[in-house]
Amino acid sequence: MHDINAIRENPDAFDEALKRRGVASVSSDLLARDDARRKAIQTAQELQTKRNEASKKIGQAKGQGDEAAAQALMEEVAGLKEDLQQAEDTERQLKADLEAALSVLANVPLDDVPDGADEGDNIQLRQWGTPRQINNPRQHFEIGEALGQMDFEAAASISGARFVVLRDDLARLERALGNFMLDVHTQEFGYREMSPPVLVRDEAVFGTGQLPKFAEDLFRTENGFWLSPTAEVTLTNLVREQILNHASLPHRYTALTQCFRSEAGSAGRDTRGMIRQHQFNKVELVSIVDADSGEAELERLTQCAETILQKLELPYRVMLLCTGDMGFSARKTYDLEVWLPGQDTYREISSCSYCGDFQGRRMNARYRADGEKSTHFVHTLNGSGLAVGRTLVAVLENYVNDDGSITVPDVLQAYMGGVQKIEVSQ
RNA sequence: GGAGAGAUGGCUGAGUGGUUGAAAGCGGCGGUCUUGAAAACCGUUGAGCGUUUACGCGUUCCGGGGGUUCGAAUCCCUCUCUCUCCGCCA
Repeated sequence: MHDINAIRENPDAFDEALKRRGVASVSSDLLARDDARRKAIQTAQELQTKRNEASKKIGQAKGQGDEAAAQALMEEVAGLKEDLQQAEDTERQLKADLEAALSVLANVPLDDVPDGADEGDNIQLRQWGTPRQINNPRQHFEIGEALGQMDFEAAASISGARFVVLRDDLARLERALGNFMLDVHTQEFGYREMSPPVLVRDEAVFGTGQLPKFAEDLFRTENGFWLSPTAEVTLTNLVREQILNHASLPHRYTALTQCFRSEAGSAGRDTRGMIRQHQFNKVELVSIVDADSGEAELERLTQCAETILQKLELPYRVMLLCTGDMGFSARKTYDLEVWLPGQDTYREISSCSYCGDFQGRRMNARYRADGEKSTHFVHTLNGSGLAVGRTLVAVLENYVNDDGSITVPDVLQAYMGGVQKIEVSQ
Protein backbone atom coordinates (compact mmCIF):
# COMPACT_ATOMS: atom_id res chain seq x y z
CA MET A 1 0.00 0.00 0.00
CA HIS A 2 1.23 3.45 -0.83
CA ASP A 3 1.32 6.47 1.44
CA ILE A 4 -1.18 9.00 0.10
CA ASN A 5 0.63 11.80 1.93
CA ALA A 6 3.85 10.99 0.10
CA ILE A 7 1.99 10.93 -3.21
CA ARG A 8 0.45 14.30 -2.41
CA GLU A 9 3.86 15.76 -1.68
CA ASN A 10 5.44 14.50 -4.86
CA PRO A 11 2.95 13.21 -7.41
CA ASP A 12 5.32 13.40 -10.35
CA ALA A 13 7.93 11.20 -8.71
CA PHE A 14 5.21 8.67 -7.94
CA ASP A 15 3.97 8.61 -11.52
CA GLU A 16 7.52 8.31 -12.85
CA ALA A 17 8.26 5.39 -10.55
CA LEU A 18 5.13 3.47 -11.52
CA LYS A 19 5.65 4.28 -15.17
CA ARG A 20 8.83 2.20 -14.94
CA ARG A 21 6.58 -0.74 -14.16
CA GLY A 22 4.29 0.04 -17.06
CA VAL A 23 1.53 1.56 -14.95
CA ALA A 24 -0.21 4.57 -16.44
CA SER A 25 -0.15 7.85 -14.55
CA VAL A 26 -2.61 7.69 -11.65
CA SER A 27 -1.59 10.39 -9.20
CA SER A 28 -4.07 13.00 -10.43
CA ASP A 29 -6.90 10.52 -9.98
CA LEU A 30 -5.65 9.56 -6.52
CA LEU A 31 -5.22 13.15 -5.45
CA ALA A 32 -8.70 14.05 -6.64
CA ARG A 33 -10.08 11.24 -4.51
CA ASP A 34 -7.90 12.31 -1.61
CA ASP A 35 -9.03 15.90 -1.92
CA ALA A 36 -12.69 14.92 -1.95
CA ARG A 37 -12.11 12.68 1.02
CA ARG A 38 -10.45 15.38 3.08
CA LYS A 39 -13.18 17.89 2.27
CA ALA A 40 -15.73 15.32 3.40
CA ILE A 41 -13.84 14.83 6.64
CA GLN A 42 -13.94 18.53 7.34
CA THR A 43 -17.64 18.78 6.55
CA ALA A 44 -18.42 15.85 8.82
CA GLN A 45 -16.26 17.22 11.61
CA GLU A 46 -17.94 20.61 11.54
CA LEU A 47 -21.32 18.93 11.87
CA GLN A 48 -20.03 16.72 14.64
CA THR A 49 -18.81 19.78 16.53
CA LYS A 50 -22.27 21.33 16.30
CA ARG A 51 -23.92 18.14 17.44
CA ASN A 52 -21.53 17.69 20.36
CA GLU A 53 -22.08 21.24 21.57
CA ALA A 54 -25.86 20.92 21.35
CA SER A 55 -25.90 17.53 23.03
CA LYS A 56 -23.79 18.81 25.85
CA LYS A 57 -26.24 21.66 26.45
CA ILE A 58 -29.19 19.28 26.37
CA GLY A 59 -27.45 17.11 28.89
CA GLN A 60 -26.85 20.10 31.16
CA ALA A 61 -30.44 21.29 30.86
CA LYS A 62 -31.76 17.85 31.71
CA GLY A 63 -29.33 17.62 34.56
CA GLN A 64 -30.83 20.78 36.00
CA GLY A 65 -34.35 19.43 35.48
CA ASP A 66 -35.17 22.11 32.90
CA GLU A 67 -37.21 19.97 30.50
CA ALA A 68 -38.56 22.93 28.55
CA ALA A 69 -35.11 24.23 27.71
CA ALA A 70 -33.95 20.76 26.75
CA GLN A 71 -36.96 20.30 24.49
CA ALA A 72 -36.26 23.61 22.76
CA LEU A 73 -32.65 22.68 22.17
CA MET A 74 -33.60 19.28 20.78
CA GLU A 75 -35.91 20.87 18.25
CA GLU A 76 -33.14 23.22 17.26
CA VAL A 77 -30.78 20.39 16.24
CA ALA A 78 -33.45 18.15 14.75
CA GLY A 79 -32.29 18.70 11.18
CA LEU A 80 -28.65 18.16 12.03
CA LYS A 81 -28.95 14.42 12.32
CA GLU A 82 -29.72 13.74 8.70
CA ASP A 83 -27.01 16.05 7.44
CA LEU A 84 -24.47 14.43 9.68
CA GLN A 85 -25.50 10.94 8.67
CA GLN A 86 -25.08 11.86 5.05
CA ALA A 87 -21.73 13.56 5.63
CA GLU A 88 -20.41 10.51 7.48
CA ASP A 89 -21.64 8.15 4.77
CA THR A 90 -19.93 10.26 2.13
CA GLU A 91 -16.69 10.32 4.06
CA ARG A 92 -16.78 6.56 4.56
CA GLN A 93 -17.43 5.93 0.89
CA LEU A 94 -14.66 8.26 -0.28
CA LYS A 95 -12.21 6.69 2.11
CA ALA A 96 -13.07 3.21 0.84
CA ASP A 97 -12.77 4.40 -2.75
CA LEU A 98 -9.31 5.81 -2.16
CA GLU A 99 -8.15 2.68 -0.38
CA ALA A 100 -9.51 0.47 -3.13
CA ALA A 101 -7.62 2.52 -5.71
CA LEU A 102 -4.41 2.40 -3.70
CA SER A 103 -4.60 -1.28 -2.85
CA VAL A 104 -4.25 -2.48 -6.46
CA LEU A 105 -1.17 -0.41 -7.25
CA ALA A 106 2.16 -2.24 -7.32
CA ASN A 107 5.12 -1.13 -5.23
CA VAL A 108 7.65 1.31 -6.68
CA PRO A 109 11.04 -0.08 -7.75
CA LEU A 110 14.30 1.04 -6.17
CA ASP A 111 16.53 3.27 -8.30
CA ASP A 112 19.07 0.54 -9.03
CA VAL A 113 16.44 -1.80 -10.49
CA PRO A 114 16.82 -1.93 -14.28
CA ASP A 115 13.92 -0.89 -16.48
CA GLY A 116 12.53 -3.63 -18.65
CA ALA A 117 9.47 -5.33 -20.04
CA ASP A 118 9.89 -8.96 -19.06
CA GLU A 119 12.36 -11.62 -17.98
CA GLY A 120 14.43 -10.99 -21.10
CA ASP A 121 15.56 -7.71 -19.55
CA ASN A 122 16.75 -9.20 -16.27
CA ILE A 123 20.44 -8.78 -15.54
CA GLN A 124 22.76 -11.60 -14.57
CA LEU A 125 24.85 -10.49 -11.60
CA ARG A 126 26.95 -13.56 -10.95
CA GLN A 127 27.25 -17.25 -11.61
CA TRP A 128 28.38 -20.05 -9.33
CA GLY A 129 29.61 -23.57 -9.99
CA THR A 130 30.46 -25.55 -13.09
CA PRO A 131 27.93 -28.00 -14.54
CA ARG A 132 28.97 -31.64 -14.30
CA GLN A 133 29.60 -33.64 -17.44
CA ILE A 134 26.43 -35.63 -17.93
CA ASN A 135 26.01 -38.14 -20.75
CA ASN A 136 22.60 -38.08 -22.33
CA PRO A 137 21.00 -35.56 -19.95
CA ARG A 138 17.35 -36.26 -19.25
CA GLN A 139 14.57 -34.26 -17.68
CA HIS A 140 13.70 -34.98 -14.06
CA PHE A 141 10.37 -36.65 -14.81
CA GLU A 142 12.05 -39.12 -17.14
CA ILE A 143 14.62 -39.89 -14.48
CA GLY A 144 12.08 -40.11 -11.69
CA GLU A 145 9.67 -42.30 -13.64
CA ALA A 146 12.48 -44.61 -14.68
CA LEU A 147 13.36 -44.97 -11.00
CA GLY A 148 9.75 -45.94 -10.38
CA GLN A 149 9.53 -43.30 -7.66
CA MET A 150 7.78 -40.37 -9.36
CA ASP A 151 4.19 -41.11 -10.32
CA PHE A 152 2.14 -38.53 -12.16
CA GLU A 153 -0.53 -40.99 -13.23
CA ALA A 154 -1.35 -41.99 -9.69
CA ALA A 155 -1.51 -38.34 -8.70
CA ALA A 156 -3.77 -37.55 -11.66
CA SER A 157 -6.20 -40.27 -10.71
CA ILE A 158 -6.39 -38.94 -7.18
CA SER A 159 -6.16 -35.19 -7.70
CA GLY A 160 -5.84 -34.34 -11.39
CA ALA A 161 -3.18 -32.48 -13.33
CA ARG A 162 -0.25 -30.68 -11.70
CA PHE A 163 0.16 -33.07 -8.79
CA VAL A 164 2.70 -35.79 -8.15
CA VAL A 165 3.18 -38.81 -5.93
CA LEU A 166 6.73 -39.49 -4.81
CA ARG A 167 7.65 -42.91 -3.51
CA ASP A 168 10.40 -44.53 -1.47
CA ASP A 169 13.76 -42.77 -1.60
CA LEU A 170 12.48 -39.82 -3.64
CA ALA A 171 9.83 -39.16 -1.01
CA ARG A 172 12.56 -39.39 1.59
CA LEU A 173 14.82 -37.14 -0.48
CA GLU A 174 12.15 -34.45 -0.48
CA ARG A 175 11.90 -34.68 3.30
CA ALA A 176 15.68 -34.65 3.61
CA LEU A 177 15.97 -31.50 1.50
CA GLY A 178 13.44 -29.63 3.61
CA ASN A 179 15.06 -30.65 6.88
CA PHE A 180 18.53 -29.81 5.60
CA MET A 181 17.45 -26.33 4.51
CA LEU A 182 15.71 -25.57 7.80
CA ASP A 183 18.75 -26.68 9.78
CA VAL A 184 21.08 -24.44 7.80
CA HIS A 185 18.86 -21.39 8.17
CA THR A 186 18.18 -21.87 11.86
CA GLN A 187 21.63 -23.04 12.95
CA GLU A 188 23.89 -21.00 10.68
CA PHE A 189 21.84 -17.89 9.99
CA GLY A 190 19.72 -17.37 13.08
CA TYR A 191 16.25 -17.72 11.59
CA ARG A 192 13.54 -18.85 13.99
CA GLU A 193 11.74 -21.95 12.81
CA MET A 194 7.97 -21.64 12.71
CA SER A 195 5.13 -24.01 11.92
CA PRO A 196 2.32 -21.76 10.70
CA PRO A 197 -1.18 -22.52 9.39
CA VAL A 198 -1.72 -22.93 5.67
CA LEU A 199 -5.37 -21.90 5.73
CA VAL A 200 -5.51 -18.14 6.08
CA ARG A 201 -8.00 -15.29 6.06
CA ASP A 202 -8.53 -12.36 3.75
CA GLU A 203 -6.70 -9.89 5.98
CA ALA A 204 -3.47 -11.87 5.98
CA VAL A 205 -3.44 -12.33 2.23
CA PHE A 206 -4.24 -8.66 1.76
CA GLY A 207 -1.35 -7.80 4.05
CA THR A 208 1.28 -9.36 1.84
CA GLY A 209 -0.37 -8.14 -1.37
CA GLN A 210 -1.80 -11.23 -3.06
CA LEU A 211 -5.27 -9.78 -2.45
CA PRO A 212 -7.28 -8.11 -3.78
CA LYS A 213 -5.67 -8.21 -7.19
CA PHE A 214 -4.53 -11.81 -7.53
CA ALA A 215 -7.41 -13.80 -6.05
CA GLU A 216 -7.62 -16.00 -9.15
CA ASP A 217 -4.12 -17.35 -8.45
CA LEU A 218 -5.24 -18.78 -5.11
CA PHE A 219 -7.39 -21.65 -3.93
CA ARG A 220 -10.29 -20.82 -1.63
CA THR A 221 -12.23 -23.15 0.61
CA GLU A 222 -16.01 -23.14 0.71
CA ASN A 223 -16.03 -21.49 4.09
CA GLY A 224 -13.82 -18.64 3.01
CA PHE A 225 -10.28 -19.62 3.88
CA TRP A 226 -7.47 -19.17 1.39
CA LEU A 227 -4.87 -21.88 0.92
CA SER A 228 -1.65 -20.03 1.50
CA PRO A 229 0.37 -19.75 -1.74
CA THR A 230 3.60 -19.26 0.25
CA ALA A 231 4.69 -19.08 3.87
CA GLU A 232 5.58 -15.47 3.11
CA VAL A 233 1.92 -14.78 3.94
CA THR A 234 1.95 -16.36 7.38
CA LEU A 235 5.49 -15.47 8.43
CA THR A 236 5.15 -11.83 7.42
CA ASN A 237 1.74 -11.50 9.06
CA LEU A 238 3.20 -12.67 12.37
CA VAL A 239 3.80 -9.00 13.13
CA ARG A 240 0.53 -7.60 11.78
CA GLU A 241 -1.17 -4.91 13.86
CA GLN A 242 1.72 -4.81 16.30
CA ILE A 243 4.09 -2.14 17.51
CA LEU A 244 7.48 -3.76 17.94
CA ASN A 245 10.41 -2.50 19.94
CA HIS A 246 13.06 -1.19 17.60
CA ALA A 247 15.66 -3.04 19.64
CA SER A 248 13.96 -6.37 18.87
CA LEU A 249 14.54 -5.99 15.12
CA PRO A 250 15.38 -7.69 12.89
CA HIS A 251 12.96 -10.58 13.24
CA ARG A 252 13.98 -13.51 11.06
CA TYR A 253 11.54 -16.38 10.48
CA THR A 254 11.73 -19.57 8.46
CA ALA A 255 9.21 -22.32 7.82
CA LEU A 256 8.79 -25.41 5.69
CA THR A 257 5.22 -25.44 4.42
CA GLN A 258 3.12 -26.74 1.62
CA CYS A 259 2.15 -24.02 -0.81
CA PHE A 260 -0.95 -23.97 -3.00
CA ARG A 261 -1.38 -22.17 -6.28
CA SER A 262 -4.14 -22.38 -8.84
CA GLU A 263 -1.75 -21.60 -11.74
CA ALA A 264 -4.75 -20.04 -13.42
CA GLY A 265 -2.68 -17.97 -15.82
CA SER A 266 -0.14 -20.60 -16.77
CA ALA A 267 -2.13 -23.09 -18.85
CA GLY A 268 0.24 -24.92 -21.16
CA ARG A 269 3.40 -23.87 -19.31
CA ASP A 270 5.52 -26.58 -17.69
CA THR A 271 2.67 -29.03 -17.94
CA ARG A 272 4.95 -32.03 -17.53
CA GLY A 273 6.87 -32.75 -14.39
CA MET A 274 7.27 -31.13 -11.01
CA ILE A 275 8.32 -27.63 -12.03
CA ARG A 276 4.85 -26.13 -11.78
CA GLN A 277 2.44 -27.84 -9.39
CA HIS A 278 -0.73 -26.88 -7.57
CA GLN A 279 0.87 -28.03 -4.34
CA PHE A 280 4.54 -27.95 -3.44
CA ASN A 281 6.87 -27.67 -0.48
CA LYS A 282 8.94 -24.61 0.13
CA VAL A 283 11.26 -23.35 2.84
CA GLU A 284 10.60 -19.65 3.20
CA LEU A 285 12.75 -16.92 4.72
CA VAL A 286 11.17 -13.73 6.06
CA SER A 287 12.89 -10.75 7.65
CA ILE A 288 11.18 -7.90 9.48
CA VAL A 289 13.56 -4.94 9.67
CA ASP A 290 13.64 -1.20 10.30
CA ALA A 291 13.58 1.48 7.63
CA ASP A 292 17.35 1.63 7.25
CA SER A 293 18.27 -2.03 7.05
CA GLY A 294 16.25 -3.36 4.14
CA GLU A 295 18.77 -3.27 1.34
CA ALA A 296 21.57 -4.83 3.39
CA GLU A 297 19.13 -7.47 4.61
CA LEU A 298 18.24 -8.35 1.01
CA GLU A 299 21.89 -9.15 0.32
CA ARG A 300 22.08 -11.23 3.49
CA LEU A 301 18.87 -13.12 2.79
CA THR A 302 19.94 -13.87 -0.76
CA GLN A 303 23.26 -15.19 0.54
CA CYS A 304 21.37 -17.50 2.89
CA ALA A 305 19.45 -18.96 -0.04
CA GLU A 306 22.60 -19.22 -2.16
CA THR A 307 24.34 -21.12 0.59
CA ILE A 308 21.85 -23.97 0.18
CA LEU A 309 22.69 -24.32 -3.49
CA GLN A 310 26.41 -24.14 -2.75
CA LYS A 311 26.23 -26.84 -0.10
CA LEU A 312 24.29 -29.01 -2.55
CA GLU A 313 26.90 -28.17 -5.20
CA LEU A 314 24.24 -27.16 -7.68
CA PRO A 315 25.39 -24.60 -10.27
CA TYR A 316 23.28 -21.45 -10.36
CA ARG A 317 23.20 -17.84 -11.36
CA VAL A 318 21.84 -14.74 -9.67
CA MET A 319 19.54 -12.48 -11.64
CA LEU A 320 18.51 -8.93 -10.80
CA LEU A 321 14.91 -8.66 -11.96
CA CYS A 322 13.90 -5.77 -14.16
CA THR A 323 10.89 -3.60 -13.36
CA GLY A 324 8.62 -5.60 -15.68
CA ASP A 325 9.35 -8.98 -14.07
CA MET A 326 9.07 -8.04 -10.40
CA GLY A 327 6.24 -9.12 -8.16
CA PHE A 328 3.49 -6.79 -7.00
CA SER A 329 4.85 -6.03 -3.52
CA ALA A 330 8.56 -5.91 -4.33
CA ARG A 331 10.88 -2.94 -4.64
CA LYS A 332 13.83 -5.05 -5.66
CA THR A 333 14.15 -8.77 -6.38
CA TYR A 334 16.96 -11.26 -6.92
CA ASP A 335 16.08 -14.56 -8.52
CA LEU A 336 18.31 -17.59 -8.06
CA GLU A 337 18.23 -19.83 -11.10
CA VAL A 338 19.57 -23.36 -10.86
CA TRP A 339 21.17 -25.23 -13.73
CA LEU A 340 18.96 -28.00 -15.11
CA PRO A 341 20.95 -30.20 -17.54
CA GLY A 342 17.82 -32.00 -18.75
CA GLN A 343 16.30 -28.70 -19.84
CA ASP A 344 19.68 -27.29 -20.84
CA THR A 345 18.81 -24.06 -19.08
CA TYR A 346 18.66 -22.22 -15.77
CA ARG A 347 15.32 -22.26 -13.93
CA GLU A 348 14.08 -20.15 -11.04
CA ILE A 349 14.47 -21.87 -7.68
CA SER A 350 14.32 -18.88 -5.36
CA SER A 351 13.04 -15.33 -5.44
CA CYS A 352 14.30 -12.89 -2.83
CA SER A 353 12.53 -9.57 -2.47
CA TYR A 354 12.73 -6.35 -0.52
CA CYS A 355 9.30 -4.78 -0.10
CA GLY A 356 10.08 -1.56 1.79
CA ASP A 357 7.15 -0.57 4.02
CA PHE A 358 4.58 -1.68 1.42
CA GLN A 359 3.46 -4.75 3.35
CA GLY A 360 4.04 -3.14 6.74
CA ARG A 361 1.52 -0.47 5.79
CA ARG A 362 -1.01 -3.04 4.54
CA MET A 363 -0.63 -5.04 7.77
CA ASN A 364 -0.40 -1.98 10.02
CA ALA A 365 2.82 -3.40 11.50
CA ARG A 366 5.02 -0.80 13.14
CA TYR A 367 8.01 -0.35 15.39
CA ARG A 368 9.01 2.31 17.86
CA ALA A 369 12.45 3.29 19.03
CA ASP A 370 13.07 3.49 22.77
CA GLY A 371 12.06 6.88 24.11
CA GLU A 372 10.56 7.93 20.78
CA LYS A 373 6.93 8.83 20.50
CA SER A 374 6.34 8.25 16.82
CA THR A 375 6.07 4.87 15.15
CA HIS A 376 7.32 3.71 11.77
CA PHE A 377 6.06 0.95 9.52
CA VAL A 378 8.25 -2.13 9.47
CA HIS A 379 10.10 -3.04 6.30
CA THR A 380 9.75 -6.60 5.08
CA LEU A 381 11.71 -9.08 3.00
CA ASN A 382 11.02 -12.57 1.85
CA GLY A 383 12.74 -15.23 -0.16
CA SER A 384 12.64 -18.92 -0.90
CA GLY A 385 15.36 -20.84 0.76
CA LEU A 386 14.57 -22.88 -1.35
CA ALA A 387 11.63 -24.28 -3.28
CA VAL A 388 11.95 -27.92 -2.22
CA GLY A 389 10.25 -29.51 -5.23
CA ARG A 390 12.40 -27.67 -7.70
CA THR A 391 15.51 -28.46 -5.67
CA LEU A 392 14.62 -32.13 -5.93
CA VAL A 393 14.30 -31.66 -9.68
CA ALA A 394 17.75 -30.06 -9.76
CA VAL A 395 19.33 -32.85 -7.70
CA LEU A 396 17.91 -35.47 -10.03
CA GLU A 397 19.09 -33.81 -13.20
CA ASN A 398 22.53 -32.86 -11.87
CA TYR A 399 23.31 -36.04 -9.91
CA VAL A 400 22.00 -38.68 -12.29
CA ASN A 401 24.44 -41.43 -13.23
CA ASP A 402 24.73 -43.29 -16.52
CA ASP A 403 22.77 -46.24 -15.09
CA GLY A 404 19.88 -43.99 -14.05
CA SER A 405 20.69 -44.03 -10.35
CA ILE A 406 21.08 -40.82 -8.34
CA THR A 407 24.11 -40.01 -6.22
CA VAL A 408 22.90 -38.41 -3.01
CA PRO A 409 24.71 -35.10 -2.40
CA ASP A 410 27.14 -35.37 0.54
CA VAL A 411 25.28 -32.94 2.79
CA LEU A 412 22.04 -34.89 2.42
CA GLN A 413 23.33 -38.35 3.24
CA ALA A 414 22.96 -37.86 6.97
CA TYR A 415 19.34 -36.83 6.35
CA MET A 416 18.82 -39.99 4.25
CA GLY A 417 19.94 -42.38 6.95
CA GLY A 418 23.27 -42.86 5.22
CA VAL A 419 21.84 -43.68 1.79
CA GLN A 420 24.45 -42.69 -0.78
CA LYS A 421 22.70 -43.71 -3.95
CA ILE A 422 19.08 -43.88 -5.04
CA GLU A 423 18.43 -46.91 -7.21
CA VAL A 424 15.52 -48.18 -9.25
CA SER A 425 12.66 -49.38 -7.04
CA GLN A 426 11.96 -53.10 -7.05
C1' G B 1 -22.21 -29.42 16.08
C1' G B 2 -25.48 -27.80 20.75
C1' A B 3 -25.89 -24.41 25.19
C1' G B 4 -23.92 -20.35 27.75
C1' A B 5 -20.35 -16.29 29.38
C1' G B 6 -17.08 -12.67 27.89
C1' A B 7 -13.62 -8.76 25.01
C1' U B 8 -12.46 -1.49 28.53
C1' G B 9 -5.53 2.09 28.01
C1' G B 10 1.44 -1.17 28.56
C1' C B 11 -1.01 -4.67 32.54
C1' U B 12 -5.03 -5.64 36.34
C1' G B 13 -9.77 -3.75 36.74
C1' A B 14 -14.49 -0.02 37.78
C1' G B 15 -18.13 2.01 34.78
C1' U B 16 -25.91 4.49 36.31
C1' G B 17 -27.60 6.50 28.01
C1' G B 18 -25.81 13.01 29.60
C1' U B 19 -18.99 17.86 30.76
C1' U B 20 -16.16 9.72 30.59
C1' G B 21 -10.56 9.58 26.76
C1' A B 22 -12.62 6.88 30.54
C1' A B 23 -12.30 5.57 38.36
C1' A B 24 -8.68 2.86 41.08
C1' G B 25 -4.26 0.00 41.38
C1' C B 26 0.26 -1.69 39.00
C1' G B 27 3.95 -0.44 35.54
C1' G B 28 6.68 3.59 32.74
C1' C B 29 8.73 8.62 32.76
C1' G B 30 10.16 13.28 35.49
C1' G B 31 11.02 15.51 40.26
C1' U B 32 11.78 15.98 45.85
C1' C B 33 14.64 13.33 49.46
C1' U B 34 19.62 10.35 49.31
C1' U B 35 26.88 9.90 48.65
C1' G B 36 24.08 6.37 45.39
C1' A B 37 19.86 3.19 45.44
C1' A B 38 15.36 1.50 47.71
C1' A B 39 11.16 3.33 50.30
C1' A B 40 8.04 7.51 50.74
C1' C B 41 5.88 11.79 48.61
C1' C B 42 4.60 15.12 44.28
C1' G B 43 3.76 15.45 39.16
C1' U B 44 3.16 13.07 34.50
C1' U B 45 1.86 9.01 31.25
C1' G B 46 -2.89 6.04 24.74
C1' A B 47 -3.53 5.93 19.36
C1' G B 48 -5.33 7.58 14.55
C1' C B 49 -7.14 11.36 11.34
C1' G B 50 -8.12 16.55 9.69
C1' U B 51 -6.27 21.51 10.11
C1' U B 52 -2.05 24.79 11.33
C1' U B 53 4.78 27.63 9.67
C1' A B 54 4.19 26.68 14.79
C1' C B 55 1.81 26.85 19.77
C1' G B 56 -2.67 24.83 19.17
C1' C B 57 -7.65 23.67 17.63
C1' G B 58 -11.17 20.02 15.99
C1' U B 59 -12.61 15.03 15.44
C1' U B 60 -12.72 9.68 15.90
C1' C B 61 -11.48 5.43 18.73
C1' C B 62 -13.68 1.10 25.12
C1' G B 63 -12.38 -6.30 19.98
C1' G B 64 -13.99 -5.04 14.13
C1' G B 65 -18.21 -3.18 11.25
C1' G B 66 -23.20 -1.28 11.08
C1' G B 67 -27.65 0.71 13.64
C1' U B 68 -31.09 3.25 17.47
C1' U B 69 -30.75 8.26 19.96
C1' C B 70 -30.32 15.36 20.40
C1' G B 71 -26.42 12.36 22.91
C1' A B 72 -23.65 5.36 23.22
C1' A B 73 -18.07 2.15 26.63
C1' U B 74 -23.38 1.60 28.25
C1' C B 75 -29.19 -0.31 24.05
C1' C B 76 -29.85 -3.35 19.16
C1' C B 77 -27.76 -6.22 14.84
C1' U B 78 -23.54 -8.56 12.78
C1' C B 79 -18.52 -10.41 12.39
C1' U B 80 -13.93 -11.93 14.78
C1' C B 81 -11.62 -13.82 18.94
C1' U B 82 -11.45 -15.93 24.08
C1' C B 83 -13.50 -18.97 27.98
C1' U B 84 -17.05 -22.85 30.30
C1' C B 85 -20.23 -27.24 29.78
C1' C B 86 -22.09 -31.19 26.40
C1' G B 87 -21.17 -33.95 21.81
C1' C B 88 -17.52 -35.49 18.17
C1' C B 89 -12.43 -36.11 17.04
C1' A B 90 -6.15 -36.64 15.71
